Amino acid sequence: MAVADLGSHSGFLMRMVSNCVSQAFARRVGREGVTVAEWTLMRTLYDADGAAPTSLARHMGLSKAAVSKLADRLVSKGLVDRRDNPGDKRAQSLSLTAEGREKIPVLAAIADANDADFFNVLSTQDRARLRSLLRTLISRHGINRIPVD
Amino acid sequence: MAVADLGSHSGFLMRMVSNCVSQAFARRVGREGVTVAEWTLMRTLYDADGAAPTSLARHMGLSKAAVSKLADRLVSKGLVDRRDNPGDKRAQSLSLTAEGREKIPVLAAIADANDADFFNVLSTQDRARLRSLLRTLISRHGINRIPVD
DNA sequence: CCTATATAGTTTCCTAGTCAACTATATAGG
DNA sequence: CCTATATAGTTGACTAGGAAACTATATAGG
Repeated sequence: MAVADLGSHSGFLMRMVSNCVSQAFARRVGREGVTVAEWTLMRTLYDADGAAPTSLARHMGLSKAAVSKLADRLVSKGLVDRRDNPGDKRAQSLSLTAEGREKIPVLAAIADANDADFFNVLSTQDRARLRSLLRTLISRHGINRIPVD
Repeated sequence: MAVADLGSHSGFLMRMVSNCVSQAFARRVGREGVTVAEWTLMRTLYDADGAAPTSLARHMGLSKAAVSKLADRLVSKGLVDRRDNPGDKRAQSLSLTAEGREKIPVLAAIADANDADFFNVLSTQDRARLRSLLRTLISRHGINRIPVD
């Protein structure tokens, strides 16, 4: 039975590249006292202020347990505000604090720079192709359903 | 200041896709009692029998601590054999046991199927393009230096 | 109404990584 | 030689996430 090379699997290559980009990003953003998951949650809240943890979990591809702990950390850092939902006593509403909101452009600039550093070894056309292929995979597999809230 | 959308960063898209493929693969391979990292180490040993943990760590992009623990697990599962290197009392040599070696084709078939399931929503040409782009990124960034041993 | 069941979040336990400190061995230079 | 330093691997403290059990609240059906 032929055993295919590890490198012949796109999934494997993807994981190598993804880990590498994310590690580089983690280092940079870590200097701002934030992790990659924290940035992702913050950036999501920036566009979806007041979203519920469950919706964020779906959107980010995390378990609700993970979001619960993530929110704890962000609240204790003073970047996110957690309020009870008056209409439903089970539910919460997360939003950025003023401090959190101020950090967004700074972190976004770091994200831009990190992406540029890593992907600018490709031509403009190839970068566009790559993004397009990734978006196709994402939509075909129903990853990242929109947080409807 | 304009704040770019999360989805405009290739690194972010990459992470979403990569997590999704890896999670699917983890589920499948988990039924065989093996994790993704364990499979990767086993598959690497399949081509590099007797490699040293440090070299595997470099190759797999893990810390030597991680490989040490990973090897512990594989040894206790009876899939990997850990021997002292007679020439250098600090060094070890890892290799697949007969049982580990037998599992390789089974796991490889699972890896093939997983990759196919996920990436076959792309045309043959697009899949080739994607692999090629990923390989370019990998080589340009010097990820995954060969385990020379 | 009141009970069934569903839903929102939290908590606990587990796995799997990192980093830094440590042990043991090898090697290079005075 | 013998000490300096480098290298191989392990260990411990810590972080982050998942799954399942749990608490509290909401809602649907009899």
